[in-house]
Amino acid sequence: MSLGGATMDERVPRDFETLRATILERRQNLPKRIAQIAAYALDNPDDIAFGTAASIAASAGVQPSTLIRFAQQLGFDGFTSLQLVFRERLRERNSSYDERLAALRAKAEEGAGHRAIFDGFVAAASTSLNDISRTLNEDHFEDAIALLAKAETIYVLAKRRSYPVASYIAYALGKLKIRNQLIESAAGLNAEMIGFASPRDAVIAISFSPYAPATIEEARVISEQGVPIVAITDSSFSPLAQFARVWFEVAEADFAGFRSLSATMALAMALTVAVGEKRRDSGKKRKP
Amino acid sequence: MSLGGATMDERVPRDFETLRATILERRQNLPKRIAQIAAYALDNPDDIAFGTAASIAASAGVQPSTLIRFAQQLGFDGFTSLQLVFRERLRERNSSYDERLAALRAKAEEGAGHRAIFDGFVAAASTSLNDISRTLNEDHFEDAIALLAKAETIYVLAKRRSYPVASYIAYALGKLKIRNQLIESAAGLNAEMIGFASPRDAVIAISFSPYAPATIEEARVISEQGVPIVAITDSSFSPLAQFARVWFEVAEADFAGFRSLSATMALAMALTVAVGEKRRDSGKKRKP
DNA sequence: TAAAAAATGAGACAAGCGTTCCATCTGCAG
DNA sequence: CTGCAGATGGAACGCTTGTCTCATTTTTTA
Repeated sequence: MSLGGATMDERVPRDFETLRATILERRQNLPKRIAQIAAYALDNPDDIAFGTAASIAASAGVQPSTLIRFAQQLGFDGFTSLQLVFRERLRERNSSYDERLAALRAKAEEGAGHRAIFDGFVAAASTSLNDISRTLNEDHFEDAIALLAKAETIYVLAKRRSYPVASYIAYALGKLKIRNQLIESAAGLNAEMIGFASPRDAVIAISFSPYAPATIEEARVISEQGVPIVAITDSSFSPLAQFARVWFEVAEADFAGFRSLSATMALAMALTVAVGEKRRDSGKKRKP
Repeated sequence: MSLGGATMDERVPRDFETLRATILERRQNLPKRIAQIAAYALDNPDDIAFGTAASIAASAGVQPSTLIRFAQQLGFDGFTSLQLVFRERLRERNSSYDERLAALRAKAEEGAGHRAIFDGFVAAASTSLNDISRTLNEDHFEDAIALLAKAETIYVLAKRRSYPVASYIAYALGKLKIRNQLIESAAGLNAEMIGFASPRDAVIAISFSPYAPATIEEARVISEQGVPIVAITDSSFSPLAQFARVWFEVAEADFAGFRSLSATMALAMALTVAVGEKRRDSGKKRKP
């Protein structure tokens, strides 16, 4: 007699995901009552973690002994061992979002290989999103939308690190059929392009420390022409802020010297789409 | 005598945070052994949730009966009731992040003003980051890094929606002093640029459904020249995948028709920085 | 359809549980 | 030092637990 299947313990699922996969895989071949528990277990993992064999069996509509057979079928030596997996899952997932993030960041900072680099960037992006979600000034946001919605042409101004955001804004504005002009650094025709802007237009300018001198200079010129500027930058002391009608302070976390763009991207997209929506609405109102 | 404090049950902490506050508040006035458990409970809440009175008492270095007196002192009628609070905490915190996200998304989708748009983009970005963090294939990641690290020139290929990512990669590679060539759509000289690529180079190609035909075509040509391609795309059925030596499947959530770029950005940055690091390391090894 | 095998239900049982009780210890006031 | 009240340790108790066993039902096979 003694212990049953002492040599098979290698195949016992130790973590919840493996267990879950195993159950799904075998689901077809399981006896009716056992399958009933299998379904219940995947649907109510918390109940399995906390309940007693009797209470779980009652909830699932079976006998306690069936529960044990279910566990044994999966390779565990009893219900208790199976339950441990469900509890471990809660322990791990328990860590709140912030704690998980801290773990990612810690792992990234102790520099364990390439995966750590990836984790670092994910953590930086998540942190930035979390921050902006908390700190976004809604009044500024509404002001910026109103300002951009009535512009004839929206000029998008950004260099270097911020340029990807600008290019996505330009892409999205184009998709929404909103006239826009991306001011690129390449061709050297920026001065002329800027010259076309009038007070009936508007500018989205993006720059983070260290501020690209060209962006600042162009923002200065264009604001002197009376064109309202919406600025996305990283501090209220930013040189961009002084030229801007509305500005957003976005604190992007960085990793390995590269700043995340996730918060800026989210803000930029929200601005763009909100402007598109506002235009559609006021278009309707004008011609009802 | 009968039951103690049958009329006081209104003051029993029902949620973990209240309980925690109560404990911290009374900490000074508690007897030694009870304070010992109080400290243990706040330090190891998971153990309280899952353990038995005996096991917890042993871990905390007290008698089981003390544990019960601790519970009663807080107004519970026994250890079991106290334990329920610790279990409830696990249940709630477990899903809090996903629920918060779902709430954000729900609010965004029922369209409550401009703030909802912003929340929607933040939620989409968070979801994408979460997904990629779980599903990234580490072997592919290492392969891609190895492949890119030994390339003479890294060509970066992306159009339209994916172009912002490409431009950030190019920016970062430049910062890291890694020779690279961004294949832009503007000038119409792409065919010639691509012609320069040799099997000693490598390509990072990014495209999501609907795949920009130009990107696919250029990827095809360049792969026929024997240049290895690392692809970032959204499905293993993507036309990009068939030309690629290594490919990543990135599931970006979208909002209002615009896909988040946060996961792709994080992956792109991680790749870039990891390649930079790998080059530094092997450079050291070559000339020690 | 009959026989064999598998699945199921229900009760029995020992182990371990939370709880209670009481003797002992500790710290303090008189 | 004595007396006392609260705090503590440890054993005992009743109950619930997970598990096992076995009779019964259902399904499969011949």
